[in-house]
Amino acid sequence: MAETKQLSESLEDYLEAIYNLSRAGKVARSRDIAQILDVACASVTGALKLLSQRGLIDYEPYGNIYLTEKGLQQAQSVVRRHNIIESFFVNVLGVDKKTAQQAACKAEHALGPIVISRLSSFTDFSSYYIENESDFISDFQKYCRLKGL
Amino acid sequence: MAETKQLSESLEDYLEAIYNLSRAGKVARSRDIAQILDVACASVTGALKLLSQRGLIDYEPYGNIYLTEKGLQQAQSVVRRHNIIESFFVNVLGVDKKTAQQAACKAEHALGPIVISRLSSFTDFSSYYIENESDFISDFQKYCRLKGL
DNA sequence: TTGCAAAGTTAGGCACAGCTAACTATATTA
DNA sequence: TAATATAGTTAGCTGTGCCTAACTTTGCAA
Repeated sequence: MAETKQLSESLEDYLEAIYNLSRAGKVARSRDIAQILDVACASVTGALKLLSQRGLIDYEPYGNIYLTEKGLQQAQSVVRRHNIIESFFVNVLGVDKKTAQQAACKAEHALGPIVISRLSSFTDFSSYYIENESDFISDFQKYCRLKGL
Repeated sequence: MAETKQLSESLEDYLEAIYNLSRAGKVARSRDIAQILDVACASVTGALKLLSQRGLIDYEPYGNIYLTEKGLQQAQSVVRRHNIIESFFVNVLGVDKKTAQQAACKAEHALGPIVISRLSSFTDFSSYYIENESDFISDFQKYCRLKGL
């Protein structure tokens, strides 16, 4: 039941979707997950079985879907990575929210702990630096405009 | 022959490996590609057939492997993305070369043109800014040390 | 020049992740 | 409460990308 193997990108996406639905107050349902991930319902069922086998969700056919403690932790880890990346894209690079969101969905599977931790620090540092030293991000935005980006 | 479909991550990796071997002066050989990508030779053969079908390499069984003009362009596009990402990780975030290299290999498939272009600009801007205004990257490195990163 | 080791290929298999079509369970509402 | 629409599942197929084992080709050395 409690297989502790690295999750595939795909299964991380399912876990993330379930987490986000739960957070939104809703009970996660196959239909909603399918819609979020843009896949067929049948594909969701397959993924739910795998997540259940790994002990990350509680799931019976036709029943409600709940994250287990272990599933919650893994989901939070994915979401944390996602947020760090998205925040960097938006707040430092000045990328629009939607593009940043999409890019973060992909990149969250690609970046390991060292890079994630640095990225997080860099975004934090930026706000700190701007308040206390110099507004290099405004300067960067000006630089982008100058280059027509 | 000249199928113009998006390359999979895997095929982009093979193309990149062939490009890097060619640049290193060597003729790309299956064995070397297998070693770089950490896969079996049989897997390389399969990939070479696909790249050949798409008109990206010139390839006959047991023969030498050469990038076509089209293949060269696609390879350069991948390598360019890779370099932008790696350079940002090393020069801005201060991540060690090896970790940066590995992370860039993954991220190069995940980041689209908008983010890549901003990232490139940000790294350029950083060097410019440091020379002319303020050394915020040194300050960032200090900040990391302070936080024990 | 032949004969063996290394390189490369082929065949066949597996896991993953998606799909459609057909079926079953659940929920709504007339 | 019975009929029906919606949600969810199952079965079976596809494509990708890897593997091993067995084979072929190539190139080098005796």
